[in-house]
Amino acid sequence: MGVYERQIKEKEILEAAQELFSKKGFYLTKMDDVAKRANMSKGLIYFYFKNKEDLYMAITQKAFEEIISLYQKSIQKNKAKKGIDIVIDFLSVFMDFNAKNHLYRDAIFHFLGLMKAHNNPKTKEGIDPLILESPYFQKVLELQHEPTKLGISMISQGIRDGSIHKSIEPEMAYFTLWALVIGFDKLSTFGDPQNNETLYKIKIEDWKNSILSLAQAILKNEKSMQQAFQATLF
Amino acid sequence: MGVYERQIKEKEILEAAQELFSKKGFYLTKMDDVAKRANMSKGLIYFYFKNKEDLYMAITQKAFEEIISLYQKSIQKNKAKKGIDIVIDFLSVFMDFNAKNHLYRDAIFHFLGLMKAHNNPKTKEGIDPLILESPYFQKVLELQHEPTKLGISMISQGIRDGSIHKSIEPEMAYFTLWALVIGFDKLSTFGDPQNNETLYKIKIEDWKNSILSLAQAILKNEKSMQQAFQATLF
Amino acid sequence: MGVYERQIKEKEILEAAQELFSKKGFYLTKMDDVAKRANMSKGLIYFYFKNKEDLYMAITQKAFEEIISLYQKSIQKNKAKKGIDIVIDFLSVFMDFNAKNHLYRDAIFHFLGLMKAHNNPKTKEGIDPLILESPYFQKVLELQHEPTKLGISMISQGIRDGSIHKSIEPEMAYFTLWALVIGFDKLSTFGDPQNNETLYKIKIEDWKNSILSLAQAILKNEKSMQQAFQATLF
Amino acid sequence: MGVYERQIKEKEILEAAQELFSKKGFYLTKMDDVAKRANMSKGLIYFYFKNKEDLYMAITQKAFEEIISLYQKSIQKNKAKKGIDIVIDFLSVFMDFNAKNHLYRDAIFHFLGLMKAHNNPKTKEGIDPLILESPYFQKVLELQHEPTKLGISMISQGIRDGSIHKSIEPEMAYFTLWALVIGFDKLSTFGDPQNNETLYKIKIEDWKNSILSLAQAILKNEKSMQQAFQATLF
DNA sequence: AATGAATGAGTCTTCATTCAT
DNA sequence: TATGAATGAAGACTCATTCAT
Repeated sequence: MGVYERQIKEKEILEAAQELFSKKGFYLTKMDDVAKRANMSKGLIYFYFKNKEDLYMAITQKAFEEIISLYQKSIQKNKAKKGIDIVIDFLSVFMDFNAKNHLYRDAIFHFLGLMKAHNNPKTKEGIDPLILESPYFQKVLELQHEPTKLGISMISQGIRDGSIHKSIEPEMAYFTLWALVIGFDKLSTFGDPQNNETLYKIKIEDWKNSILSLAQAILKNEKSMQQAFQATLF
Repeated sequence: MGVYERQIKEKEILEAAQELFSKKGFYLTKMDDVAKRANMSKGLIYFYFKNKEDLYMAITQKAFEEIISLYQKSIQKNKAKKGIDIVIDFLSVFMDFNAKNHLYRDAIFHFLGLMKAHNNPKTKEGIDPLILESPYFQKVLELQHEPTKLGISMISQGIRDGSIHKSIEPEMAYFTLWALVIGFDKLSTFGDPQNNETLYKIKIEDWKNSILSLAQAILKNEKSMQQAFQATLF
Repeated sequence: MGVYERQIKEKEILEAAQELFSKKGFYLTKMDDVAKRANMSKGLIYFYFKNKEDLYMAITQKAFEEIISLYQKSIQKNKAKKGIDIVIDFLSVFMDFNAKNHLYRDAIFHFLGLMKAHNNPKTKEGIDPLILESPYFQKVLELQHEPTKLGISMISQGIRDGSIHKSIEPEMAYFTLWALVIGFDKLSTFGDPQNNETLYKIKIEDWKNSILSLAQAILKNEKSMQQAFQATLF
Repeated sequence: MGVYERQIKEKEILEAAQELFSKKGFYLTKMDDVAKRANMSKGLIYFYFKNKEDLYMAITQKAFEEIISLYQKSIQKNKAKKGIDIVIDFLSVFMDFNAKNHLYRDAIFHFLGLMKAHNNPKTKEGIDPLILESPYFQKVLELQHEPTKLGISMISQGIRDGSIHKSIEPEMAYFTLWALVIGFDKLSTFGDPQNNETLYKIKIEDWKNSILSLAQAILKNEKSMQQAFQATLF
């Protein structure tokens, strides 16, 4: 069995695990269920992945790779466009990414939380050693900053090409826009699928467009926005 | 033992549970630990709370009561002020609430997720019956919309008193601002406490003020913002 | 439940475990079986003992305590007698101890093997951490040298009171006699219980007495024996 | 593939298994490890050996063959010498055999224990069928008494040639001397390799020589020893 | 009310063994 | 012969919950 076949098997397992983690969460998902869903024996899961945590970290890696890949594709696709358009596309891509695969979103946030604990000597001990020992964890360590870097660099590019106002501070703007989009994702989750994906009276789709327009206004930093950002430039 | 003593005991248990759920999460917190932290026997915990889920739902209720109470205090405190000021104070209060007690924040979001599953016949079955049977769950059902209602009504009040632009759609604005603030909370969590609570180069405190300024600009709906919101008014 | 009841329970568990370990060995004994034999639930075993290794170390402690106690009783009983008589009684006691409870004998040897690995930096890593973490392990660490000390000191006493030849080197003699007795135990195990406990044509009981006579001759160090020991005095 | 190649493969497997069983014991050695150490696939191990127990019984056979071969070589080498010298050489050879390969020693004792269980209808059922089914088990059945026979016959020869005292009972003397040497082996194991292979204050090498001198005195049955053995002659 | 010993279903994980290739 | 992926029974251990006192 070559590398290719191995990757196929791993993919089958990961897909089964993703479905279940996604539906029931890490703790309520049983390795037995993963095996059943993947149509293989429990032992085989352990042949390909060291343990449940390893499996989750493998998914985390895929999550990071996916969003990075989506950003890179966006850059490719929008080569001819201005920085602001790429940033707005990033936001749109990120919204769709979140909406489409909540598990990936959760895995990314879980990892960021892990990093916080990891960087604090007091809490570092508390991290499950199985996570730290996972080879996938190591790989994610290398990937973790890539999405942020790409986002910030696209804002910088927009400033250089004039499409984003020069008074904008790239990092601050990045985090503000991503906060907006993350909050949107969090709240839109509660939209009612039985009722045309509506939250209270708001259609999620409309709301998404509104958010993107707002982001554009912020980046262009028209009068009103200057005020908002002047307070925090440093 | 009277009602008063009962409340004291329940409070002791809830405080112990909150500390532990907050630090380690629901699944990694053991009833044994809760009992130990509360300085009482495990049996007594079960005398006051039906089960672990019931305990969590009691905390969820406290979370909703707390944020509602904070909003009401804000209204009292700002009686003389304009609607926009109350809304901005709400946002600030909510940010502090999130930052101070992540467990409450998580409990509220957990409940909203529960509601979504509850409203969908396909997923309703999947909800842990222990949750549905909790008397606290019933109480939270009644409280759940209160914070949203208060937020939206304050925006409406602001529109009536002219402090918020009349073109603003209260619900849309509410969700957008709350999304912004929720995303801020989510991301600010990853700030480095070892380094003056800084995220990349941004001081969390500065960022918070920036977010509030931005919120104000949005509510005043100056030129640039109109564009953003026109697209979504309906 | 007081300390006393706790000890009763622990004793019940230890007795069940001893029976099984004794019959099937450590690896073939299942915690389920121990629970069943002790007429209690598996969980309760773990309430009293941290894990299987801990249980085994508790037995090891009892083994050391038992042989030490037997030696002490021998000393009490033979207060009026000469050193050589106590030493011979020690040997007899030790033979009976081995014969009666092979598990205790094995536990003691297992522990000595553990100590060897423990004292060698190269092999220390290889020791099961569950063993090292057992509180019983710690206690045995303190007891381990006691039987040897008692044996050697009784030989010294015999030399002082003239019942053991003054040319005898206590440590060398101790180890030689114990070797003899340990080997006897090892081989006598293979005696045929179907055939009057006979090994080939030898009755175990007779052989035991022969061994004790030999030990006496050695300690008295008559002419022939001097030769044997002169080579090794140092 | 001819018989020769087959033997080579089997030898490779046995050597790998011996190393591992020796270091970690039967239960802690995994078939995976054996395969890896032998540089072949797990499947191939099972092609040459029926199962793990079969592998162990093959080693047991080698152990018996080895000690028998050593005794035979000793006989050859000492053809011109007296019976007592051969017996002493046997003891020396056995001590070195034990010291050099603990696994072989353990395998032999394990087999003797097996025989005891095998000869007792009550315990016969308890023996792992995989052991009884091993073809190597059958072969060892035939070899098992050979070392004892050789030892006893050499003592008899010594008595006939006058080098061993005529009052000596060969079987009793054999078991007593072997007991001494087995006990020596067991205890010397605990010598400290970090400290010049010393047990308490005794150098193992010196002790070994002392043991051999003692054996000689016993076999010559000088005055003091007569007493020891008279009691048990029967 | 209060205790904490007792329960046992449930979970992760291991590993000897098999089998398709 | 040779491989190593695949199996699944088995086992150590956990922990929410109960209940006798």
